[in-house]
Amino acid sequence: MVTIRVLVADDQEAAREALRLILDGEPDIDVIATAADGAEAVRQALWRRPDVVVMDLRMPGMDGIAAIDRLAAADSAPRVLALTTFDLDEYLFGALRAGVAGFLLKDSDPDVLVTAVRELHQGRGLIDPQVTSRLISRFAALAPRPATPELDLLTPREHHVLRLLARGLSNGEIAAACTIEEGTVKTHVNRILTKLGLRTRVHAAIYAHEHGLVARDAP
Amino acid sequence: MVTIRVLVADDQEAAREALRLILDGEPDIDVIATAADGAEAVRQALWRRPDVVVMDLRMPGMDGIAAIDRLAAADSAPRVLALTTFDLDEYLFGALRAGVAGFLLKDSDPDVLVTAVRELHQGRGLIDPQVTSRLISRFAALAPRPATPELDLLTPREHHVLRLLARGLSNGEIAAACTIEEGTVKTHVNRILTKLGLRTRVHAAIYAHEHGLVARDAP
DNA sequence: GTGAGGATCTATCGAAAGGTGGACGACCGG
DNA sequence: CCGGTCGTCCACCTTTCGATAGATCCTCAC
Repeated sequence: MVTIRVLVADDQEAAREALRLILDGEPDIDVIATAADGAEAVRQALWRRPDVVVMDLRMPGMDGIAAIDRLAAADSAPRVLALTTFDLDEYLFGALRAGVAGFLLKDSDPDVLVTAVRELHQGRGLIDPQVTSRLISRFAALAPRPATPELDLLTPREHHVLRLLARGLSNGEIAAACTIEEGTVKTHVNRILTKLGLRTRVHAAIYAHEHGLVARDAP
Repeated sequence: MVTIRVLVADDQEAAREALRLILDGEPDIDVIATAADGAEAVRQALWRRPDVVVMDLRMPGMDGIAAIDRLAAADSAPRVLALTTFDLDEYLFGALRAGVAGFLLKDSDPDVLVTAVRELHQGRGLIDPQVTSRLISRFAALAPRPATPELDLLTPREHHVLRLLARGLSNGEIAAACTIEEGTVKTHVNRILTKLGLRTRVHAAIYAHEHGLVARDAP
């Protein structure tokens, strides 16, 4: 059996000890260190190399989300389980964006916490059921629209032009990229607008982004 | 104790019966109907009004995702738990976009399934830990960037103009909306571009969208 | 008070973007 | 073979955009 090396970060001593007790009570989990703020958590994590970091999001000084950002930047970053008392969108989405692997509210059962640590160690993730619905609806609002019938009307050339346009290239730059004349690009753009029922290139750019035609840069 | 009324939709009879056995074995769960394809699932759901629909995503005819779309459009829509054998992004993200409340792979433990049904009935959600990591990283790529320092440089007027611009309005339309002259709008746009370090209004529109300044239409 | 700085507004001019018409070759069914 | 359709290309002309200079008003420190 492999022991899971865990770092616990929480600014309240009582919470820290409670977490340590719960986790150390498991035969396969070993709390190797604790931290009382974000900066210390980052230092400890980089030095002790835990498998999993259990991190309170609300801490003085560097808060949990900033700490997670730092950890994610490191190579061989540990998997982070975010813990919070307060069920705020800001915490949830901030933590997810920063790259946590799990998110639990502090009113969870101790055995849920233990399960979460094991799941994270296995490379899986866990989101508190209480916040999952909100995550899903936010995700649904953000996710690219499925391919629409209109998109199939575009010829390959027009598709290509649309992708370049959506990255902010001018007609001249698109022309250079395709080694054609600018006048030709204008025709393509015009046909794109007509086929998609749009009015300006700005609409086309937004359309392309909302349909996932343009890969977003890494955060 | 309230009994949870469940509809099971799966094209394979064996799977249907297995699910029924598992769920009906619970005292608080009552499988009130089954369906063998998406269309039937929608009919049954609209007629029998289950609390929870357990739906296989891969079915002949109308598939699960299309069925979920239909169900979500209905009022007092049931909570849908998506089930799938195949762990494909297409299924996962498609189902989430369509509005499921839970997503499980079919190799899950029966008691996980039962727990999921109960969670959904309580208004919560459940995502299979095996796919949670992928959901999080996709979400992180999609989520708006946090407010950057540059955004604070914009005056209220410029903010307003930026939001209108990002919705595809021309300078003239923005001018009309603000009851100012078009020439003025051009100045605002210019200062926006300068402050944000962008070159054209297309860049500004993309920037605004990526930073969540523009609310997206409902899917 | 007064002058500095910022926010808002306006006007002008060269540079892009957008609308239109048409040329050329590829492909397909008669 | 040939007329039709489609994709790609180019040039002309009008509208819109983007950069720049300057005007007005407000606030706040001195």
